[in-house]
Amino acid sequence: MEQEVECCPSGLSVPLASDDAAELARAFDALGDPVRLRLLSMLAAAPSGEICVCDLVGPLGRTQGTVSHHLKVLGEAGLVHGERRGKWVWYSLDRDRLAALRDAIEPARVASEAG
Amino acid sequence: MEQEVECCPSGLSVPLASDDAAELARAFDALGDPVRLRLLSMLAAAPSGEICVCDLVGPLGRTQGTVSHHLKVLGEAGLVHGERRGKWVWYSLDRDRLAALRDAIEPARVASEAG
DNA sequence: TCGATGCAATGACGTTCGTCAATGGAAAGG
DNA sequence: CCTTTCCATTGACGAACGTCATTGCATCGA
Repeated sequence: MEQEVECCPSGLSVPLASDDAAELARAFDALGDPVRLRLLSMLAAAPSGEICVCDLVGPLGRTQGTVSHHLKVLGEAGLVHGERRGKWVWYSLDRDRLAALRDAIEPARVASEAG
Repeated sequence: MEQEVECCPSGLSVPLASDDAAELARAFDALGDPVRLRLLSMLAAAPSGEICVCDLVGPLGRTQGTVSHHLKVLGEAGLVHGERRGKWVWYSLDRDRLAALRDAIEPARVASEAG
């Protein structure tokens, strides 16, 4: 039944655990959309480090509802943080989280050692 | 009709162009799946730097067809490279491509300057 | 040449995603 | 209090995704 060992010893295991992979995948999936990447680029380029939602809608060419949706996705992935200040909500990058993702795709490791 | 400038000067633009965002998004989207991340982790941990498909199927708990599909996605994203060697196909990481992605999410820039 | 083996490609099915229009809710001003 | 403005949420729809079963194709051994 089992197809025996044919090409390799087959003693291989998966360095990255399923749970860790799922969490990482959620974050990268949040980065896997052009609108969200452009959104992040705007936040990264903001001199003050934060931007009001009303200024994100126009340049992106998307509805306010759509932009809000993407901000929610980014927020749930821990990539951005929104703060209500009076009448408007200001969003800023979570640079630590972004740095963690960057480390996860270190070519030599690819998240095999999260710590 | 237009809602005038209310909270900000609104002179903002999007640092990351649509085309660049689309290409980057395709790559990150390829990373946005647990199976693919675990697949990459196996490739990254391989002593020889490459693994035969037949050794990827078992540990991942997915059908051969499914694994092949994910490898195709990763290949189209430029993250892995497959080479037929006799009877089997061996896959290896594209570490340069991975490094480029890592640089793209530099917290201070977020791909605003690709070069 | 023939059969067996391993990877890739295809079709199908259910789920998730991206988008918009419409609605809801909080905050400032008259 | 009522209106306006702005952001968040919901519902709906089409498109894309992840998975599997099946089929196709190339390779190796007899």
